[in-house]
Amino acid sequence: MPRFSRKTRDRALVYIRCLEALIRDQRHLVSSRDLAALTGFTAEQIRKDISHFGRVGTPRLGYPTSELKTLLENYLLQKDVVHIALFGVGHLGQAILRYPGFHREKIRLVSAFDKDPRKIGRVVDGVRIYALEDAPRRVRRSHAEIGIIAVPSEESQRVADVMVLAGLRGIVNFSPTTLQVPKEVRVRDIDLSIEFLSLFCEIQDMTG
Amino acid sequence: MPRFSRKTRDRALVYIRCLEALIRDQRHLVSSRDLAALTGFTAEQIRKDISHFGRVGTPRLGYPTSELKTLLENYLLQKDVVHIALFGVGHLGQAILRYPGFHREKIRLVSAFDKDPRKIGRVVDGVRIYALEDAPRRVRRSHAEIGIIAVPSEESQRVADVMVLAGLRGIVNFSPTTLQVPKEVRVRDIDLSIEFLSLFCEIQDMTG
DNA sequence: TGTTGTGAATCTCTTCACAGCT
DNA sequence: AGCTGTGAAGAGATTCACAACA
Repeated sequence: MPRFSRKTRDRALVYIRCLEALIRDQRHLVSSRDLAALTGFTAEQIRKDISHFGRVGTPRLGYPTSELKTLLENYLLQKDVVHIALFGVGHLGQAILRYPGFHREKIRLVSAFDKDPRKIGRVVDGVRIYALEDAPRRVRRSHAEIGIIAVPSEESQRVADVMVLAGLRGIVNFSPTTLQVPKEVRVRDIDLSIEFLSLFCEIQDMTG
Repeated sequence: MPRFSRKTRDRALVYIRCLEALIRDQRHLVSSRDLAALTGFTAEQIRKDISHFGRVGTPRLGYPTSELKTLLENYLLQKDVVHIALFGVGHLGQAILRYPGFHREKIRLVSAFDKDPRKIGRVVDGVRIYALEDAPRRVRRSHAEIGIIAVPSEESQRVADVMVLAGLRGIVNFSPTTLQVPKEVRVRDIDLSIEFLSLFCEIQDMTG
């Protein structure tokens, strides 16, 4: 079973998202051009991506939606479900708790942590909030693999240390800081300010 | 003045973020190796990036922090301030309204829109919430360049249409859908589900 | 000595072009 | 006629290696 680059994987997850909508609409076949229109990627890119996973298309007709979805999922989401722990139940954290994303059956937010005693013990959207100190125990018990950092940036490194200690192997970091973690822990940074500024630069460049 | 790739730009924004912290700490010089330790990028990468903007380092010493920051900002954030309009003031929208990101003086959230009559007229963190129908007028008046989509996915395309009509040139899309917009409008997708799943894949790949 | 700046080499990803199939 | 699958070409980004310099 080959490995796929991050870009290929991310695009494949978008294909899965599209395929779910197509299947809901009873569409049994889809061509690479259709998917291009739906996703914004090029048809060649899409064919190349899919060919990495296997030959499932039929010339003249396109790809069978269900089969293609199963194929992609089998490679990418082979195991069961991804278990996620949330750190920081402020405004952003609460928004994440209630986030109605796609593929809910594959993503389960299993526990949340905060240092504010008033929040501890509360249940938001079916998820109980624990004290930060309980994280190592709770994370192990709930088999969480990924943690989300939604705490103020002054505390993000300290929280990241706890996450590493708790055995989490991936971190989605919403704080505007670079975290220092052992290299076997993967970090995905989502810095809204950088998104805004980067997009703004792009727009300026197009004009000037 | 050359154009920079998105990757170079995004890294440069991280350098700026680091430089701000270093300047706060009274550090006047920083080497590419220091920045590598702080950002997680390689030192060579950093030197190459910086060299695209100009020669500002001195061999044996490193880069003067203030000068380097000014240099990068002059290229990337030349103009004044980026004005942002928020669409959808649910949980995620409210979290964004209160988001204390870096570089606040360069990013100004100027107005928010929602369709819920109970929210219209309210002020959250100094930003007034208007009816969606008022968006074209308000966006023009406030000179917003970028819009954020934080509405449920069923409504995201309709809201995107309004944003294009209002003259916004960039969209940060938090809904799990691919938007159909004219090609002169830049879209940045942030799909949390895809982030989680993609990160999970990466972790699985490392093990297996 | 230690660090920048950079051309060359390498690697990775995307696009092209078209054979092959239905 | 129309679409997939793919080798080859092309573009883009990163890493290497080292000259230049304080």
